Amino acid sequence: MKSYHHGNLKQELIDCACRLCERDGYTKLSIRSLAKESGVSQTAPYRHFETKETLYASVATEGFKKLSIACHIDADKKITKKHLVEIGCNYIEFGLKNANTYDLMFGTAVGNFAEYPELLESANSTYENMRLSFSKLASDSDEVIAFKCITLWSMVHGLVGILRKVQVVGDDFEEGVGPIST
Amino acid sequence: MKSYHHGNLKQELIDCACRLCERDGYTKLSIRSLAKESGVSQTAPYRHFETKETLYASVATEGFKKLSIACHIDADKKITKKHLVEIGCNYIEFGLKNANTYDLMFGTAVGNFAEYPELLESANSTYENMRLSFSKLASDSDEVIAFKCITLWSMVHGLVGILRKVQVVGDDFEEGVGPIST
DNA sequence: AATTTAATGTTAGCAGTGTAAACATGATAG
DNA sequence: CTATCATGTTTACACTGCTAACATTAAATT
Repeated sequence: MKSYHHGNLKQELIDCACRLCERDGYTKLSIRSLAKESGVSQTAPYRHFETKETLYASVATEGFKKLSIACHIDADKKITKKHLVEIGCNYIEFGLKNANTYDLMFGTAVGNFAEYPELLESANSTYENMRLSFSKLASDSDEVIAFKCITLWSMVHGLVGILRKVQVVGDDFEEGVGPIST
Repeated sequence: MKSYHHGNLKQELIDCACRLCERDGYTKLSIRSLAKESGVSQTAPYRHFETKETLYASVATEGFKKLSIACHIDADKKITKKHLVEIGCNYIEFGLKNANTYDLMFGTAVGNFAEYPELLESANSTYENMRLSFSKLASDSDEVIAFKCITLWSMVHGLVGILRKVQVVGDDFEEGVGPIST
């Protein structure tokens, strides 16, 4: 016998949304179908998400958390160049294997991150992690490190975008050929 | 007195869609509003666009054409490193000033470019132009040139994505500081 | 412990959407 | 001149985001 109150609806909706977003792309996601999937009335989600964009923001937040984990390097160990390359590869792998979520994270679905503090936090923390790993290798000034970090981030972020769209490099990436070879 | 047949509906729809896509983002675009804006019945666009994604593809195609133009360097003149930087800057400028269109071009709105020959053509031609400009500067093998080109493209493409989302580099880019300084 | 209040759920309904089907009009090919 | 075909319209359906009014239960206050 089901109780009137679900108990953990918000999290279940987010989990479900993450799954569906990744499977079909965020444009195919509807609040109604989400509600149905969670066995709850059409408009129940509105008690937890003011608007659809708020839901998107939650999914994107989860995405950044996962990306952070994928790119995490144990803070204790000494970091080598090889580690950096590993981070880059993990980043690219994440982007390619979670293309739809990645699109939600970096596209225009969520207009302004600042309107969603958790999202802003998780996105910034992703960058901060990368910067931190980087700073352990290089002995440059903070400013230079930031620039190098942004440069690398742009590289991998760019690669994700390009690799998804245009078949210019074939499968060579997998084998580690070219500028990003290990 | 208006004639029954519009005469040039398809192009007008595309132009209008480009405008609205860039202004409000492609998610806000509706076929109906587009039809209304062109003073034509709700379903008239379906005579020219099988589905909404087909319309998206047309807008994206226009986007790539514009991007190509923005990144074009006169083929006759000799190309220097400075020209390359200029191309890169123009690319980034295009991406930032046409964020919504850019998102449509590189996001998941159009699932598979191969289903839309014109789109595929214009996207590939954009890359081909960049590669050509690049090949005039470097004296590497075709393979190496392709890789260098992809690397640069990833850089600028990545920067566009990053700069739009996270305020990590402030406005320094404008002043030409850092790795992409002129 | 009883009662008020706030959180969370439901139902009904509006305006807008993508898209299909049947029909109307007019340009063009025979 | 007529038949055909491209292009436009009307109508209709199932779906969407979202709001408002109401129901139920958990939590807070007395």
